[in-house]
Amino acid sequence: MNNFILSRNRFRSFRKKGLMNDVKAGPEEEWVKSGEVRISDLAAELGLTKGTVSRALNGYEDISKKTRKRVMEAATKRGYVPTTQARRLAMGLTETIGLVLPPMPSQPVNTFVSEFINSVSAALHLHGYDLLVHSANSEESEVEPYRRLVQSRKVDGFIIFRTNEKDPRVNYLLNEGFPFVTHGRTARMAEHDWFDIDGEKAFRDATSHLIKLGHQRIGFVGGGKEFFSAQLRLKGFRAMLEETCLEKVPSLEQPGDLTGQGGEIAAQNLLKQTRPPTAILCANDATALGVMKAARELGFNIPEELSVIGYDGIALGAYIDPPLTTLTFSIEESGKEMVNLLMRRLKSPDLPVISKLASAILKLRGSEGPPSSIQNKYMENCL
Amino acid sequence: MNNFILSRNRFRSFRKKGLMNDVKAGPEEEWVKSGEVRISDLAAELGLTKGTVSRALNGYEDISKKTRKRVMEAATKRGYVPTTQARRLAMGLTETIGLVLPPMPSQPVNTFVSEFINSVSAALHLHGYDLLVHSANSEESEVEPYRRLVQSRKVDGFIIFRTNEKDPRVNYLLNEGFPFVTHGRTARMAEHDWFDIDGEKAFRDATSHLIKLGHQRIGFVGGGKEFFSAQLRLKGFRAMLEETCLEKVPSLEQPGDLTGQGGEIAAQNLLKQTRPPTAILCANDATALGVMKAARELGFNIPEELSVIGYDGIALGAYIDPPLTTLTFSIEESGKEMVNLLMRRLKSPDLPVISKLASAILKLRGSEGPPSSIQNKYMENCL
DNA sequence: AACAATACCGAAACCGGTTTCGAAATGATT
DNA sequence: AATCATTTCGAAACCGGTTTCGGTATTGTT
Repeated sequence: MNNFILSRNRFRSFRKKGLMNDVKAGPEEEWVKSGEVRISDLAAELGLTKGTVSRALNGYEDISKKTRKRVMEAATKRGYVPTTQARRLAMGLTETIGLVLPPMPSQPVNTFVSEFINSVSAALHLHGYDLLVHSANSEESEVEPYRRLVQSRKVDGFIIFRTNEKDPRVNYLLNEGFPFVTHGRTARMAEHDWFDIDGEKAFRDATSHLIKLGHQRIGFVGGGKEFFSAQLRLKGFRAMLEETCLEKVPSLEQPGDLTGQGGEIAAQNLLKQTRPPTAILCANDATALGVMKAARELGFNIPEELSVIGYDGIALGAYIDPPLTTLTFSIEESGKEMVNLLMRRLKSPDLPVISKLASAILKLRGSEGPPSSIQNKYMENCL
Repeated sequence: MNNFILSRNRFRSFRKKGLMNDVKAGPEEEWVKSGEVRISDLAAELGLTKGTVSRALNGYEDISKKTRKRVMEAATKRGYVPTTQARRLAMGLTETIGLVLPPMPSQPVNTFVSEFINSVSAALHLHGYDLLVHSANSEESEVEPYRRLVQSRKVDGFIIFRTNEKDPRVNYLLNEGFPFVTHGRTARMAEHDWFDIDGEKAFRDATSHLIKLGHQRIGFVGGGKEFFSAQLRLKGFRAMLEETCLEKVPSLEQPGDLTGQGGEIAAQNLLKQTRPPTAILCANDATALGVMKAARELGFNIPEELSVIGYDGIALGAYIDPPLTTLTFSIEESGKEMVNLLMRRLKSPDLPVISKLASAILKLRGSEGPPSSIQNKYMENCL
């Protein structure tokens, strides 16, 4: 009989996966250590049912104090920890938030991403959530990673950063009704929760600072038009110029791409002009570093002949010569706030959209100062 | 009758979770969009069973070509994507790799982490794995995050970086028999897979380069004794000194902590000596930046009066003045290789331990040069 | 003491898949 | 046409939890 079974087994057409899913054979091992204990083990040991044990551990009120105590003690003694996958399947949620890294520039200069991931992850942990980090493949559509994560139900929500004004990711998720929070505003910011730094105000402040130092010709190196935040910074710059009745010179506004290289090119365009600016505001620190490099190469002394101000507050800025004056903000706060917004949304999907605007502060480090020749007196009010 | 049921329902002692798990109420919503289709829906639609549909989709050979085609077409048409949680629970694996971020230094200057996460994540994706990023809470033990992830069975393996010589994380996981790969060697490197950059050779190269430029008194600013990699870099430095019969001056070897601040302090100790070094090798770029800052403040011109070389190849090093000469390596390669090692291990847990050593290359950017006064001619061989 | 209300727990369904086993249908062979 | 091997699929168990529902034992009331 045994023989029969074996023979049947032997001759049945092979049931295993064929070569379609090639190398997937082998890992049948179980990494379940000897000590691993399931809820059913615990139940058997206590003479209870799975359900009762589960309810006891999860604080249901229809469990007597006595049995709850028994269960709890047995659980800690045997080191029982529920298997996450099973719990999540049963409860119908993933307790995981997705974060898709935008395609990296070839030369990343910013530590924002790692700090941000760190703070987001820490904040999520407080809520019992995990962080799934996914990298974007630059060859496919920007929304593809999001689509995949949504469809395979790997995450309950997203954290999006570095938004564009018209952001396909935002469009997709809004259309899908999938929860998310952005770091940065978008054209549809009225429809989703967002957190942002008030870059407009930041650049008003920085511009004002330069004007008060006596600068009259101030250059600006922006980011790509696709970055909403960079646009807002430009807006702040312009607004302050207007407020103080300084002439708005189009040639002093140069486009950039938020990289050092972009900064170099922009700086050359600015400094080779017949009347070069005496100060340059940069949309971010990477740009500012490029600007400083180009300025050095063109023989401009910083800050005597040229003031430079960046944005981001990268730590490295403190170590260069001169130390880079910059607008900084708390990345940790950003992460925390965004997680708060997202958790709120997950708990109550129908609450009205909210947002939070934090401010950047000007950290004076030495790359700015009064212009060498003050051409005109600073005018407090337009006359 | 209905009435009876209702009444019973009304008066039964409240079954719901009490206040023990406080704010967990509310999110009962289902984010299951209308279009969401389960395998059972597909099966019903096709007049097949779940099992058959599953086997058809997963390439089992006991499905006729015709039905497989039917199933596949229906699946793509209806946009069926298996629910990850369910699949993983059934298959007994998480298809997820954990990466725990070490507590961040207060002033991170390095983009390594984000680049590394990016490349690891991309490489994992090719294998169908996800990356779970967890942050370390500095108040608890270093291994606690790992313990939690192991016990709750959230990951199948770990990627560890920034290893210490005696690494508690490695000890824990080895003891637990849990798969992992390290970026960097440890005291127990014979027992686990690892990938590393040959820092010893890198620093031999860098030292040799300086010696060939004519330097005789070379300073070294290391990392903490706990970082194995920093120790190996020191080893390479010493080895090259010995090979070329240069005197090993203990006071020229300064400890550091891999931060800019540490570099500043170390540089002061070096440069205030009666016979300061004409070149300083730094265990990483952050340290080098600190060294350069201190050197400037003490009036040393770089590279004329002092050569400085770092390690890490951070992109920003190219934008400072002078651009920082540094040892660089491919972070993308690191990530890829580590994932390869880990995947191999997961597939066949009993394979012998393997490792991979990649080399760093010296990227000359301008912060080093011949010493201003060559005290002795460079000796090619010991005499 | 009889009866209703409550406390407490077991039984079973369910989450959404995967995989094993058995059996019917088909095809090949003699 | 009978026999046997093979193809193909259904049925059911399973992964490890959570949650609903029903019933019994206990307590409280009058």
